[in-house]
Amino acid sequence: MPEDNKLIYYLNKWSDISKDNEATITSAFELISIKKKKDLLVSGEVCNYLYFITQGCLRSFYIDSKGVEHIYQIRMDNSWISDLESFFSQVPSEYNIEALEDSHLLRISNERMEQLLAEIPQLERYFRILFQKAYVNALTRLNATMWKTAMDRYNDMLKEHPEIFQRVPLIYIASYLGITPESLSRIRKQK
Amino acid sequence: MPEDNKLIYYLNKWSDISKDNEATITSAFELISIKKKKDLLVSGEVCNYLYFITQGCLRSFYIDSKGVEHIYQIRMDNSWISDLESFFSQVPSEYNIEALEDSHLLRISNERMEQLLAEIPQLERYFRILFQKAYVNALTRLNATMWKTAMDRYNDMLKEHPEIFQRVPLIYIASYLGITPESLSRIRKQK
DNA sequence: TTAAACACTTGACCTATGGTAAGAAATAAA
DNA sequence: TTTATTTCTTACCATAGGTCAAGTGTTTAA
Repeated sequence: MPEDNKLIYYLNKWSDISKDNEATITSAFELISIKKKKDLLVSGEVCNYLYFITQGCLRSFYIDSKGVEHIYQIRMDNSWISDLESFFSQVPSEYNIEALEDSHLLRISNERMEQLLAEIPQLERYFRILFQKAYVNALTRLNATMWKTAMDRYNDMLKEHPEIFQRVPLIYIASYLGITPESLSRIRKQK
Repeated sequence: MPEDNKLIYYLNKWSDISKDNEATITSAFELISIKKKKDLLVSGEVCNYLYFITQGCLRSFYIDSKGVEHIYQIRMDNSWISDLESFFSQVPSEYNIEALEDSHLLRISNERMEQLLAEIPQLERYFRILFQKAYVNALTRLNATMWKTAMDRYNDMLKEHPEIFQRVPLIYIASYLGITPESLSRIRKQK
């Protein structure tokens, strides 16, 4: 399936895009490639694009005052990545986004995105549902972080996202789970 | 300001509701009152309504297998409360929502909500932005829970939401912060 | 093909926070 | 006003997970 079609396929899962609008949407996105370890976004810059990953794997993280990286997201094929705050408000980002594999992305600029959302209510609907689900997921993850043990979170992740363990180094998974690599190593040993 | 107008005022902050649509929206919501300590939602039920708090204070929480309550949200005047997953998917909720003060709410049913969203793209836009911001906030809160100390989180909350400390018992604030009431008490003593 | 960088593990020790229990203070109910 | 309930504090001990340091594999790049 060509990259554009994957995007349209996913939009249609939650919304209902007409053929005319499919063409408009498709032409608003630009296909780009990024090599492993290269940055899509660097802290301090405005995040000018919203990205749909057609193939690959990326992480978003921020660097604290001690220079330690903390990972917010690990995203793979057929999902979105950006700094939403920076993208929609056009303010400098505090995050970095980096490719963990050679990746193919479809990107749309803030300006074009705002036009499309105003023009195509069905797209607005898609993103309303997307963010609604993302919010519910974030609250679930928050709760797990607050009240479950690191081992439970590790096991949940292993069950729910086994593919991540095939493609992403454990040091990144540890950070995503909110623990140190040393702790993750001990947890894995215990099993 | 009457309750309906407060709702419209907030919708117009992020979207642009026409006079005709204002009337349609207003008539879709029903004004209800709830007494302190009464439940708006009980775990196991489907969350049939989305609520806009015009006045008052509520909490949403879930009860774990040991019978301990964990608070997700504390919400006051001019904000929304619901279990979004249950409300939009019409599946039984795992949460409870309880009034911490006598409160006034505007509520809308799932059925009416879906109609309105389909009918009024500007409303869809409002909720797209609402959920987008809620998602960004949830990620920020997640990160703080993972990587900041409980004392830092307490101080941040004191600075950002001082009104909550005037209106909500510390035991609930502790749970919201992801710590026990005992820990919160120690933190407050140290200052 | 060798060196450098990265990924992962292990051990010893430390600290923030949890668990339990009990009492004081404040608030609500009778 | 008295009693009951809820909220908050304190003390003591337990523990999950962090920190630091060192060592072993395993990629990556020169």
